[in-house]
Amino acid sequence: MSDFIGRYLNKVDKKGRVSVPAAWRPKLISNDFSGIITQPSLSEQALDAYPRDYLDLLQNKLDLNDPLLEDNEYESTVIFGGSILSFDNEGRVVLSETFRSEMKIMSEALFVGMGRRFRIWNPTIFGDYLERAKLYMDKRRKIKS
Amino acid sequence: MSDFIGRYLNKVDKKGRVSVPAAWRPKLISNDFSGIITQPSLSEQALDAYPRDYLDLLQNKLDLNDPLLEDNEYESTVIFGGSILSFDNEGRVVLSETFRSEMKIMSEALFVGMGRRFRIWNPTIFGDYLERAKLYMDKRRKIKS
DNA sequence: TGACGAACCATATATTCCCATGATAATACT
DNA sequence: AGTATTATCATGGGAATATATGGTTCGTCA
Repeated sequence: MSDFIGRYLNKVDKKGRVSVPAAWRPKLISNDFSGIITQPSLSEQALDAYPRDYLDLLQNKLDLNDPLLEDNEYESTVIFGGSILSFDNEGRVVLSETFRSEMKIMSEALFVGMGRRFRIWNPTIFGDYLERAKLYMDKRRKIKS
Repeated sequence: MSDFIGRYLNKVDKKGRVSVPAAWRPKLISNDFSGIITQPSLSEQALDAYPRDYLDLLQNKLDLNDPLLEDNEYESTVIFGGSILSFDNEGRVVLSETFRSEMKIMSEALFVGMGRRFRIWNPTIFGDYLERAKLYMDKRRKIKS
């Protein structure tokens, strides 16, 4: 059901390699592809990441919005700036120089589960985001009650 | 209905391991996962904990919304970006160093039932909380009458 | 041939598994 | 009822395993 849960802080080596949390790997491995799809988040300074399957979900949503969006190619979604990162034998992916500088991910990368997908953050930037998220949740909780 | 009732004071060993009360374990065991989901409480210096099933409930709710919606991001992050602790063969979980220092949970952990979920406290901090709660209830009772 | 990425290998560390103990509670038996 | 036996739990420690991480080699292609 919810595949990506939890938070994992891993190191990025000088080649840009970083281990994807072992607990998540099985959900990212299939016959035709083992790895992740990433693209810069639309709203935050972080990398959105998900399994290939998730693209189907997105595609369906997009189709509902605009039935004329005919080209049901995975690539059409990925084209928005995403990349396909495949695992090496140890379950790592390499984050491109572009991604790393854009997301300020230097020596450490924080993997944060979001249920059906996850994000990769600079740990400090995530800290700020979490503060905001908590405030939001707390405010909403109080309004509801 | 009310799965988690009562209070249990257990020891935390030097590896950070602590027994989850045996009476609660059956409610935390399912086919695909045995353990608990935890996250720092939004309001108290304690760990909120609940069964994995609870997440599925939330996921269903989230799925009704647009995955690209910003509200969803905050929620997903707070809910799924906590941590996932699985039982060892003896029914223990390990509390990370981060959690323990943040919640001041050193040698002892107090499990407090809250119905559908429970909390893990430093016993002393819980004592204070209980005092405050009692005062609050008492004051409210007097105002009403 | 040199730059680059991919595959391969090595290893410290963290995590999980497994077994042992003592304590307490539940049960059985005479 | 009183005592012996068994079962359940919390707890501790060590061994075995998995994982994260860093480095080296190999191949490919410009």
